[in-house]
Amino acid sequence: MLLKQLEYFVAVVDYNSFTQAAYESYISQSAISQQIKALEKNLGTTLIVRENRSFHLTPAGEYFYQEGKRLLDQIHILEREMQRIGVDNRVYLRVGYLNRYSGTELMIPL
Amino acid sequence: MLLKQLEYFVAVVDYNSFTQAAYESYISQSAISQQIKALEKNLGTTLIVRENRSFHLTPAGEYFYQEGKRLLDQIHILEREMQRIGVDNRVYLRVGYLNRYSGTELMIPL
DNA sequence: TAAAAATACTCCATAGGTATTTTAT
DNA sequence: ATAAAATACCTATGGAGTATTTTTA
Repeated sequence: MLLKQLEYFVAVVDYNSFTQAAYESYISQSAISQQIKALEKNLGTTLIVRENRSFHLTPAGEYFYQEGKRLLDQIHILEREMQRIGVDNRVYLRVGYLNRYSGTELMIPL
Repeated sequence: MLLKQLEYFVAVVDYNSFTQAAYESYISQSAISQQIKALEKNLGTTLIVRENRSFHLTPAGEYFYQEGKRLLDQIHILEREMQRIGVDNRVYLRVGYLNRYSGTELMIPL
């Protein structure tokens, strides 16, 4: 499965239209159609039931949409985080301590 | 970012070797080298510090490895789940009920 | 001198484009 | 007549291979 195919699929569902999804994804309607078909073939499942002039999702499609969107979000967050690290060149470390902590390791030397 | 690049990167770290990772990924050492480089370029960060004849990860590389591996696992699980749905043609629904439930909706009619 | 990664180059698979067809408003 | 998706066909980008170079143990 290609990440782009997942993005296209989510776009198709979000815009409820192949044509609109293509426009928003900066590719042609033909390309979207081809990649959704390729995705279904790779997954071994039909995701979208094409009807008359619109369509609806299969149960597998609904499931894939929800999980896929969640994963995509996480991936995009990771990518942005990496970009930031690339500029900052540092990884933030969250530091916490216990309220009742009574050690001396965290004391500021006088 | 390509999913394959993430897979290659994880393999390189897991095997601590470009050559071994290539072997395990059924591609050439050259391809692994190229794709890791492309990945670093796309992310805008160096992931691996090449030394003498081995290498180690940058902080960004460590972070990307951990998060990336987690995401890869989730993606593979989703892919397998979709395969299964493709064969079964059904999505399982987990049903639970409260111990103290006292309604009648779940009763079996006599 | 052996072993690992990088590089040069080449090739081809496939993502994506244009044009057209199909189908239902 | 229009609008949306599918299809046919073609192009070209880039993923991957072979061969070679570089570098250090």
